[in-house]
Amino acid sequence: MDVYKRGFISETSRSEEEMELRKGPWTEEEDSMLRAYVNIHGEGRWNAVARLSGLRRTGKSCRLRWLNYMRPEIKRGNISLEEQLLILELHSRWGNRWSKIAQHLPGRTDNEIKNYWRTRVQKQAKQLNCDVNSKQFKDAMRYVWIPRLVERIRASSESPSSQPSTTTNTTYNDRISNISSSQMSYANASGSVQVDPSLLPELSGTSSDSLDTQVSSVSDLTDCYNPQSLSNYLHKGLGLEKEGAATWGRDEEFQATEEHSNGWLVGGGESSMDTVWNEENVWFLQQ
DNA sequence: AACTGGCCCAACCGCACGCAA
DNA sequence: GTTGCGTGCGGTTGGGCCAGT
Repeated sequence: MDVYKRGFISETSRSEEEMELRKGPWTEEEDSMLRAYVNIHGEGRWNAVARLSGLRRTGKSCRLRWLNYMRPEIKRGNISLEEQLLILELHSRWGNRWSKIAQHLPGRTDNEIKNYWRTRVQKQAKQLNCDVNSKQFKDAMRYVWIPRLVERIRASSESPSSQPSTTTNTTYNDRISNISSSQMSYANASGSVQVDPSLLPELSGTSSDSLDTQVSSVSDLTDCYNPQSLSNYLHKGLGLEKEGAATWGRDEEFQATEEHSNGWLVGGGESSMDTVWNEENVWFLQQ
C-alpha cells in the first residue's frame, strides 16, 4: 500500500512538477514559441498566450517578456544624451510614472527607464546625501543638470565628431528636434539655454497628475546656466549658504526659505559642497 | 588566481484598475 | 453592487558581469 501510495504520489508530483509554471530567465526556445504565437495571434490576451502557446509561463510573464524584450521596436544600447534629457524633464513632470515617460521614448521600456533612474539618478542623490525626491535634488536637476545636458547636446550637434554617433543617435536627434521645435530652443551663441515653458506645462505644480512632485519653473534657465549665475545659484539659490535654501513659488519667483537647508551641507561647510558639486561628481556630466 | 563589492538588467511580486458577467 | 478575470504599473530582487584588491 505504502509502496503504491508512494509510487502514485511520486508520479503525481512529477506530473505536477512538469505542469508547474516556469520562472526565471527565458530560454531561446521559449522566446521563439512566444514570438511565433504573437506573430500569428497578435499581442494581448496574455493568459491565453500562456495557455495556448505551450509555454509554461504565466500570462504576466509572457506579457513582460514581450513588452520588455521581444517587441521588434525595442531599442538596445546606451541611453543617449537626448534620452537622458527627456527622462529628467519628464520625471520632473510626472514623477515615477515610468510607463508614461516611456511613451515619449520610443523603443525604450518603462523597465529600462526605471532601472536607469535607479542606478544613475538615485545613486547620484545618494552620493549627495539627499533624497532623490527632495526639493534640493530636483532643483539641482532642473537648474544645473538639465541645462548642462542641453548644452552638451547642443555642443555635440554642432560638432558631430565630438560624440561617437550611432544610427540610433541620428534618428533620435531627428525626433528630438521635432519635439524641441515647438517646446525647446537650445542655447544661443552666448551659451545660455532657454526652454519653452510649454515643455513643462505642469511645472506650476497645480496638476493632480504631477503626484507629489513639487516642480519648478524653468523659465529662468538662461540665468541659471552661465558660470557666474550657476555659481550664484548653487551657493545662494540652492541654499549652499547657511542662510537657507531656495524654493520656487507658484508665482515663479525665486524665494529664499530656511526649511530646505538640510541635506546640502554634506559633511558640513561650503568647501565640501563645492567638492560635492564639482562637475566630476555629477553622473551625467561624466558621459 | 581567488575573492569582493558594485553595477546593471531581466524578471518577479503585489497592488490597482477596468470591465464583463 | 460585487465578483472574477485580465491587464498594467511601480517597486523590488536575484544573478551575471566586471573592475579592483
